[in-house]
Amino acid sequence: MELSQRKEKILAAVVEHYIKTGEPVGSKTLLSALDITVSSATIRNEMAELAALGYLEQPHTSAGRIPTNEGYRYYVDNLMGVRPLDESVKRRIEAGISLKNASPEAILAKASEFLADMTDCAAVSTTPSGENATIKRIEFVPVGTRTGMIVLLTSTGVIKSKVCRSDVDLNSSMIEKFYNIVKSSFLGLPLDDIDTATLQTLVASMGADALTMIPFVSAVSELAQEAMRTMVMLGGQSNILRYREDYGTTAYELMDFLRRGEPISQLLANSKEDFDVKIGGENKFKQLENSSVIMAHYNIDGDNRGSIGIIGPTRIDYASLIPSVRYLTDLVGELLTQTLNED
Amino acid sequence: MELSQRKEKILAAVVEHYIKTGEPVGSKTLLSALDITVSSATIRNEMAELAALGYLEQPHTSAGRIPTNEGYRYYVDNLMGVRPLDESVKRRIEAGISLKNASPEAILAKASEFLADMTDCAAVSTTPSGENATIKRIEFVPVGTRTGMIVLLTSTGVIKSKVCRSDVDLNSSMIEKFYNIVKSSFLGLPLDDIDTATLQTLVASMGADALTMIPFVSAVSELAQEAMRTMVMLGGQSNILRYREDYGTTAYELMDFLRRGEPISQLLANSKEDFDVKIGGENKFKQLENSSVIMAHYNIDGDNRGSIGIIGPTRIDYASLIPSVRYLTDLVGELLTQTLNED
DNA sequence: GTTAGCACTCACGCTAAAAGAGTGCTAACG
DNA sequence: CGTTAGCACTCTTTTAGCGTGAGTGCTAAC
Repeated sequence: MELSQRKEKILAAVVEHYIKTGEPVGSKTLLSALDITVSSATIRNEMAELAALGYLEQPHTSAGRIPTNEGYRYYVDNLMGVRPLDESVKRRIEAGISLKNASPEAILAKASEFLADMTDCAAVSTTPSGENATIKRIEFVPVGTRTGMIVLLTSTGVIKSKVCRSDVDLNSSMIEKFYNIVKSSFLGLPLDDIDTATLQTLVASMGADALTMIPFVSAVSELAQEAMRTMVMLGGQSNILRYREDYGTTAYELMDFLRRGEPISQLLANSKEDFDVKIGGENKFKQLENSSVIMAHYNIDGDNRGSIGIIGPTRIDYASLIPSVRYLTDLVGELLTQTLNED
Repeated sequence: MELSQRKEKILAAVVEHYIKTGEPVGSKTLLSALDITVSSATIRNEMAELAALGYLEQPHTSAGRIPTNEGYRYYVDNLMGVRPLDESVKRRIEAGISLKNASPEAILAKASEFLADMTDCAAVSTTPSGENATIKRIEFVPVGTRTGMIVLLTSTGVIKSKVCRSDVDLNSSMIEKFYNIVKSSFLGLPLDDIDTATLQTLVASMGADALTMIPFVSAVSELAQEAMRTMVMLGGQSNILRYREDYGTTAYELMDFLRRGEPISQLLANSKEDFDVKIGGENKFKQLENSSVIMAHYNIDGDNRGSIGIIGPTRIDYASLIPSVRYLTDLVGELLTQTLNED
């Protein structure tokens, strides 16, 4: 649907004014905000048409207009000025997420926290997907007479460790056997190839050693599962209270939604574009029907590996937050790539 | 201050009714809730005296009474029936926190989450203090030509690991040197002995090797710091919205308070008793002035090592939640002790 | 197509009145 | 003297009424 230039100007002004104030905006207010030499009546006519087209709505008959989700969508797609990010903001973001010698998890946790503070929204991020990751290294460290620690390192730089317990006293031949199994069956293996089926054939092939090795082998498998699971890092839940009225009764549902990692990682993984904006009910989660999500995906070594996003009310400041989220996400990608390739 | 038996009955009834409904309770309501054969006028007289003593107050002249913080305090200390926990509740708690083969962190995170769900409050827990912990084991695992992973295990079962980078290519003699340093200077050392002063003397004593060893040694020190830092596990922030009206304007402050770990760990560490209840402003944090905290401390091998607590409105259901928190905390202590001693 | 003008709608704020809940006090009672 | 019935009193809450103002939609003229 194409709009006349004047309609676009008006729509943009309504959206921007409503984002700023949270109040319905009327024709006279627009008149002064707009550098257009028409009367308020004309604006009223235009607004009536915009309402008929579904871009604006009235809370009640004698109030100003507020944007519908479609209105926001049109604004984001066509009207929003994509001004480049201010240098000072860039600097601030760079400073905000710089962490030396940190694990991917720590970097992303920091990014969520920082993004939340910067945007006054709730922020989420997912750790790099383990989809294409392989097992880079497995180490066994004896700890007690029957316990040892298994450490697993993936090609994506994720470290997972676990204490595991043997049914019999440890001895050096067992450990040697374990390393043999590791070398022959685990090293270099994609994480998602380690399912129960593979494990069973592996255990079967071990013959007499199977009994003593099972705890170790299954520990490795658990670690692989853990390393593969994308974690969701959360920040700024308290910011939901900041826009409480905008969320209405869904505020609680929203908070509750945030604490469950699974749906969030679905939400973030759902879009394949470089970045994505979901306005109100555009995403399938009814807990988010009064919220908008701005998300971007970061790349590691050129591969799309995870996402960072913010969740705010539908009247979120798209124009200035979208570039920030994108910039920060790109930066995180670079940071992770760099951390990973520092051999 | 001793109260007559009848006053105590009335106070208890007011507290319990207000906890249940959140509405000020009047003399007639009490009459039916109480199995006392007196008139409402008598109750009014008693309530007036209780108000004069500071245990009750009126939101306004013609409303019923609500408990003051002192009222809650008297109730918790003297009136609250300490009925033993229901078997089914015990069962539920046991099921809720059972995790096999889990790290202390995971157990405590799960405990917070579960406790929050069970009590409809925000729940917090702290990981075992590293105060008396020593370094049990340090392992170096080469990963790349110049990077290696250092793994540290403490006597309290905490595992911390970190990838660290050398300035020169790794070789076996360096690794051997590192293990020598570890053996002579780190193993068995209390975590809190590892400060910058010790490190400097250590580095100084290394002579020519100092330059190449510094990254590793300082990585160990960072890991020790990390292992010593008590972490705060959070659960159920969304439950704050559940009692929003009770928190009043402090709801946001409360949420914001929760996300900072430091003050919470102070709050929890502050009490030396086995368990503790802080009502309203009894704790020093003004963000909690409309909240009550129920906390208990868990022991590992008989030592007080950490805490678990819930934070709710002052009209929290003390009688039924206190035993739950205590039971769960004891259980977590047992679980951690057991996990730790399973050599 | 634009604009001035005007009637109309509806939320909002204010006031007044009525309802309701609950108290405190007084006087009588056992 | 503690207890109780009765009642006046206080203060919140609810309801209704009414003007005000913001903002619209429509019509007729430009």
